[in-house]
Amino acid sequence: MAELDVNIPLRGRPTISDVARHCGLSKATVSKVLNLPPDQCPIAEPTRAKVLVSVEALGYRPSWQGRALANRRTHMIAVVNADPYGALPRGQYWEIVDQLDDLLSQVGLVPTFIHTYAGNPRAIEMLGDQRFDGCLSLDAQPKDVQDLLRSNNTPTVMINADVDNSWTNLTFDDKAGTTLLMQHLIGLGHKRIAYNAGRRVNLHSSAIVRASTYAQCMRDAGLEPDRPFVGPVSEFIDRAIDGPYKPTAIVDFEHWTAVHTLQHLWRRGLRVPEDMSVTTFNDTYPVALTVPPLTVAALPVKLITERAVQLLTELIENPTREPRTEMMSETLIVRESTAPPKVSNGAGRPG
Amino acid sequence: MAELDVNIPLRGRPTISDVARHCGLSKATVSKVLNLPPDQCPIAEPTRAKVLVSVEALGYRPSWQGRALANRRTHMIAVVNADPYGALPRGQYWEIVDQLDDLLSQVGLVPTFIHTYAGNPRAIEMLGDQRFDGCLSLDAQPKDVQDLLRSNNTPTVMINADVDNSWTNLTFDDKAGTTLLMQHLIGLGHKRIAYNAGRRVNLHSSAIVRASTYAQCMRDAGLEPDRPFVGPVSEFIDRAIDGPYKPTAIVDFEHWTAVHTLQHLWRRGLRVPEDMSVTTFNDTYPVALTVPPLTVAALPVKLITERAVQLLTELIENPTREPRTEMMSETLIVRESTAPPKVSNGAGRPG
DNA sequence: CTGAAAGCGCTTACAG
DNA sequence: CTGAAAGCGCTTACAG
Repeated sequence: MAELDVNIPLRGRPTISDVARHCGLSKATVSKVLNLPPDQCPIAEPTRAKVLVSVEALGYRPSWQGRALANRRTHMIAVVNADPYGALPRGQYWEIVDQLDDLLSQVGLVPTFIHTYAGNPRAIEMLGDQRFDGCLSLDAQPKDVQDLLRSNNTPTVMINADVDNSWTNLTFDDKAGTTLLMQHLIGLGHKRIAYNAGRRVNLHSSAIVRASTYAQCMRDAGLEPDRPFVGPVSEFIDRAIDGPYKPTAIVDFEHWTAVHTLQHLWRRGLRVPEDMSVTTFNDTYPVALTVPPLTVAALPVKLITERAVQLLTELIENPTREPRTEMMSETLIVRESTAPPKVSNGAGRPG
Repeated sequence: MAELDVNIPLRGRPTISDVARHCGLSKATVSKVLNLPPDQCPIAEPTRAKVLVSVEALGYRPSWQGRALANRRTHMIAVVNADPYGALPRGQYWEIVDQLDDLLSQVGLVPTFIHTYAGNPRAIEMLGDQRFDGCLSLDAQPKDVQDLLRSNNTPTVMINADVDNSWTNLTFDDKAGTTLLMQHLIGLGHKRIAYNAGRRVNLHSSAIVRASTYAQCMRDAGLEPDRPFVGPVSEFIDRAIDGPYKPTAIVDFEHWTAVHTLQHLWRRGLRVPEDMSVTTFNDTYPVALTVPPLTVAALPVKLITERAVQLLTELIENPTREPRTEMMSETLIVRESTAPPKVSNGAGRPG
């Protein structure tokens, strides 16, 4: 007999009908006992007890599929990430994901993590098939994903997703964050500060704002910014040490890059912070545990995730709610990777 | 009119009935066109075309909930983690998760990550409600979780989960891995090697095997093992430097601990590897990027995840398949955190 | 080649 | 206080 034969219950498990039959009551009664809080449950106590006995006896557990169909709620939330590098090397993604998991489960929601980068058509498919009660985007999303969420009326909260304000959106104040870092460095006495934009061209507003704010802060302080750099960290460090600009401090776009920076400076024999100050964004593992620990502009992960879950649940309750954009501020955490430049000329030594 | 009123389709979206009505055909026909591969689809080409036009015109996308109920397949896989610290500080969990996501989606499966540590009753609930076609456990699981999976007949593959062989299980050869590390260190000439068991008592077989293999390797080489240590890394380092044993090399139980070790050695003014060699398990971020990069015993993540997905899909196709336990071997990756001990006495300097 | 009907496992007005 | 019936959106023998 075929495995999926129509009359065999799922993996041999009892259904609500089996329970009803077992206790000689109706499915409706069983359903009420199981779903209504005791104080609002119209079922008489002895009847209630009978149901519970049968449930126990059969080891019955309601099928989520049946429930989801009848209720039109799956209690699942898509947490969407578009980064082609996977989740690892990103800004405080890890912490955000962990927090989200916690907070969502407190309100009875389950996150499923979906990667929407190119080459994953199933992601698009899933976002469109009623599987999720809502969506939390941790990234800028491609246009097709945005269109899909929109045409589906999926309650969605975008987190730093670089979208127009027709979406409910949580953004980060990268301008203020970068300024904090720059003021710290300039206050320490640095005159030549280099900015490392990372491995690849990044058109996300965070990338653009951080780079331009860096240059702006330099000019505002009467200093000359370095030429822009995108590429491998080893090249960046070689240029910093051997090139004409001779920075005494570095601002890295992301923690992953900063960790590489520390390693390459070590390879080239420079000490941090004595020979070079290093800073970056996002206070994530292992940024506080490097040698030396890194000074960073940090995201308020707790606030962000709490707010995101709150906005999302509001949107699920009331899908027609006005979209809004809220901005969260970054904070400066000073650690041991920054210090005043050396009193000598302070430049990296050649080769 | 209430949001969940029975005749309002989900979020206003068209159903298969709407499509059928729109093209003047039956639901059965629409369903066939949508689900059967063209070559096995009995529907006449012009009819087919009509259906497709209507689907397009209405923007119809099948409801997964309806499908799941009718098919008894959700195509979702629970990826279960029991670690109370969350996913971050664990052995190559991150890489495993990323790989799993990739591989599962290639076979049309979607992972949902579930934390089963105490205080998360919803996890248990979800594992029991037919939501998942199968389960992948990344950890030792509490007995109630095991019982639930068993009583539910959930096809499950355990990964290093410390279970009896009534389960399909992938284990790691920690004994061989630890031996690799110890032989490397002893071959370098180290006579006093300390083992750091981590922050807390850990009864997982991996922890036990690594600790006992460490001691065994020492004795086999005619060397005296250090006393066992469990606790904060700073204490471990203080003891290593100030205590009587005076190790010249350290084996850390996990990368998180090793990263702390590097930082505390730096704080105490010791150089790695000149004053102290450091090694650990799991080749995960940032272990190759620390200063200096760490020598590790690594897990074959790619093999593990491929095998796990393979075994799981087999189990889903054929739930009565014999359980089996397979062991994967660890490999040694030598980096710059290990070197011969100093020719002098080699002990850490006091205070 | 196409469709009517029953079924998947649940919930929810509604009637009694 | 309890239950019969219809419905959620789909699929699948089966009949024609």
